[in-house]
Amino acid sequence: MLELRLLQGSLLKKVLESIKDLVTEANFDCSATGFSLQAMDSSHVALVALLLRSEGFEHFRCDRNISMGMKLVNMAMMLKCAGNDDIITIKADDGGDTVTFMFESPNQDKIADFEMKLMNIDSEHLGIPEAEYQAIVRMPSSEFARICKDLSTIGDTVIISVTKEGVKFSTKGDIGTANIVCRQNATVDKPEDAIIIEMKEPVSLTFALRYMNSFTKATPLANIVTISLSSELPVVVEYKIAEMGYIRFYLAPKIEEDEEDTKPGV
Amino acid sequence: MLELRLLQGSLLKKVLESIKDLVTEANFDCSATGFSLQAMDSSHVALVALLLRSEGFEHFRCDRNISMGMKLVNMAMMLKCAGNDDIITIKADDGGDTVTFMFESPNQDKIADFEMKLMNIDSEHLGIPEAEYQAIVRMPSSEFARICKDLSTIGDTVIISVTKEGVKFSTKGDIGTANIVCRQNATVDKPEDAIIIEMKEPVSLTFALRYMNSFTKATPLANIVTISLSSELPVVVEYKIAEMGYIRFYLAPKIEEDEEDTKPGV
DNA sequence: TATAATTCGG
DNA sequence: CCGAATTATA
Repeated sequence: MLELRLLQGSLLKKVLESIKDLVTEANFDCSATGFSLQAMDSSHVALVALLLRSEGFEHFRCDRNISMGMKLVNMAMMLKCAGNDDIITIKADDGGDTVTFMFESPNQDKIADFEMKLMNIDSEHLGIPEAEYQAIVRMPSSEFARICKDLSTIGDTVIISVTKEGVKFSTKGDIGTANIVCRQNATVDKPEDAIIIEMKEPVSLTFALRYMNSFTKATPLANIVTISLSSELPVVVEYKIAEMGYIRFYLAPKIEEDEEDTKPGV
Repeated sequence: MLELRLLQGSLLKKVLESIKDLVTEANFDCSATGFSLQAMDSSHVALVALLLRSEGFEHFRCDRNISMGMKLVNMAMMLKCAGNDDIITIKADDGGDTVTFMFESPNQDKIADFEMKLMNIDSEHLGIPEAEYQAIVRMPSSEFARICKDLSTIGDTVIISVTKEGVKFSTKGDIGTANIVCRQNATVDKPEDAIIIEMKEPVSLTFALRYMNSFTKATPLANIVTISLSSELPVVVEYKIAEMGYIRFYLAPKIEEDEEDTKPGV
């Protein structure tokens, strides 16, 4: 028996909006720790890790560990039927092959339940080791989203270079090149406007903008995004979910190539 | 000679927006009573009845009963050319085969007239008997629209079940099932937020969501919608038009089928 | 053409 | 936070 009651239902709505374009189907794992998900994107290039800790739920009952396979677009469709300040309860029976989402309107006058069939998805659950990063950039999530969107009008990849002065986002495309430099500035009025760089050594890595733009779909979840970079390691783009946990996106850097495009097999 | 002056021209604009997708062409009937229309939708499944009483017009002159056949998309096109707070006057000569819509801007600085050819449409005007209904549900029109839209993401039909506790809207589709229950609540701050159920006996009927969603195009005309249900009778979905009349939509319930789809001719 | 998604204003 | 309007898309 599983019953998770989330007062701020809009959180779950936003979570699904932020991952449904990247991952088509995934197992949601529920244990005493919380409600979590780990999944590769459809082309097995990026990885999403979601954690909503049990403490963040108003009521959290999970009698035994359970893994529920869902088609994320279908789940997102159902969650769209919840109002933005509805209370959402996720329910499942232990033996069952369905999950039920219950939406209560704030005044309790409207109660909806949506039942969805679960599916079997086999997925290897990767242990993601905590790593030391050469550089960690904290910046306003909206600014990061804007930069990725802007750069993708020029090129397909972004080079993120961190020095202790700031972080530079660069791209190059047919019509020209672009560089956007953000200076470290911890001394702003609001802490969420700060750009803070923790750097052990300078680092410069290249990523596909297509994935970065997918990650920024999570922008509504947090004012701040944290970007952790190390040579040879996937970048981690993390959005903290207030009081509950996080969504983290992992993406391997592109290997530096010569000027010419190198096509496999040519 | 016909001359109907409507101070709140936006009413007529909204009326046409709400029926032009359902009905392609129809006769507008004008008599001393008012300006009215009765028409089947293009697939002859649903029926629209509109009444704008003469008292609601600032000036109402209708020398003899007249029936004016119009292509509703064309009429809607012309009305879109009226400003939202223009005064609209509908004019026609007795022998003529045209109708003229005149739009006066509030400050009288702009006066437009649009003339449209009438057409001959033969339509049997059905007498719709006043009926007793097993259940009448009054609820906020926006909430009803939201429910129909949400349910149509899951299924094609809605089962509306009324008990004295409340009204339940249910559907079933490939990805799952959905039930939305609205409790009767007369004790809200604003009367237009109330959900009021007048029930003689419980009733449960099935309708095509496609038509329901068409009907809810009339939502901008009224805060409240009234849904009248009886077994064997078409449901009536009514939007009152302030001070003037109503738009009513009629739709026959689907006959309950077995679990299997029954295809005609198979 | 109709609906969905997005943005803006109340 | 909801509703309106606009834009994008199927």
